[in-house]
Amino acid sequence: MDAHTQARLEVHAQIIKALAHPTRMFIVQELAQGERCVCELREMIGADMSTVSKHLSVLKNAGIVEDDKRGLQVFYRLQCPCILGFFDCIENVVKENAERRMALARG
Amino acid sequence: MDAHTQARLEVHAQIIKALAHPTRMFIVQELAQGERCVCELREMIGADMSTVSKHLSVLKNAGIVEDDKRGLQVFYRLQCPCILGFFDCIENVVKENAERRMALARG
DNA sequence: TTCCTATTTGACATTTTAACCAAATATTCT
DNA sequence: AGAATATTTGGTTAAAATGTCAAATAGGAA
Repeated sequence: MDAHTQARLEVHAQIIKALAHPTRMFIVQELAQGERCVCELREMIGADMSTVSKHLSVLKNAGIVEDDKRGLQVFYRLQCPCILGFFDCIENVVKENAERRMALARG
Repeated sequence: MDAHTQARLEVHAQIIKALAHPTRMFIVQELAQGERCVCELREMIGADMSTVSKHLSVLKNAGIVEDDKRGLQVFYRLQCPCILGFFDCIENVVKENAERRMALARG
């Protein structure tokens, strides 16, 4: 694998990695409904404000969300809604995994 | 966030996480062309056989690939080709990130 | 200016991942 | 059975991700 391919893969993996956390997936799905400020997300997630803030910064660095400060609050929204397309596929993988396990259990 | 949502998100994150590594993304893209045995992948990736094998087992546990032993070799192939749809979106995120950085640099 | 609120950042402890080597397993060939 | 090959598994170690607390920053109100 040449250096160029390697570099490209690392950039791409960085973006997928940004999504690869339950809390961050929740945030993305929530932002699909519209923008939310950090405190709203904190409330729904039920974690430390600093924890939520860091998750948001991971998503922002990856270019998945963008932020917008208005007054005291910072509002976040999806920058690349195409990400939402991932969830259908994942749902499908989960379903197939379940079916496979059922089939195995049956023998 | 209720326990059910939490559990569902963890399962989903596990699948995305399985994809979130340069080597594993390479494997998925390579398998898009057709099945490959471990030694072929090892050759292309240029890492230890055991390293490649472990990456494959991560993908397999997630339900992204399936394997098929024939003789001495084990062949892997995509189990959920819908995963390939991710790459276009990621490519798009990368492109937009680049444009944004350009715009910032220009001022 | 001083206080209050929303958010980010830094430091630290803990957990999870990743890579390599060596050893174990499984299959074919002689 | 014994040798050779392909793959997986276990042990170990280094690196990265996560969460929490405390402190810093920034905007708005008194």
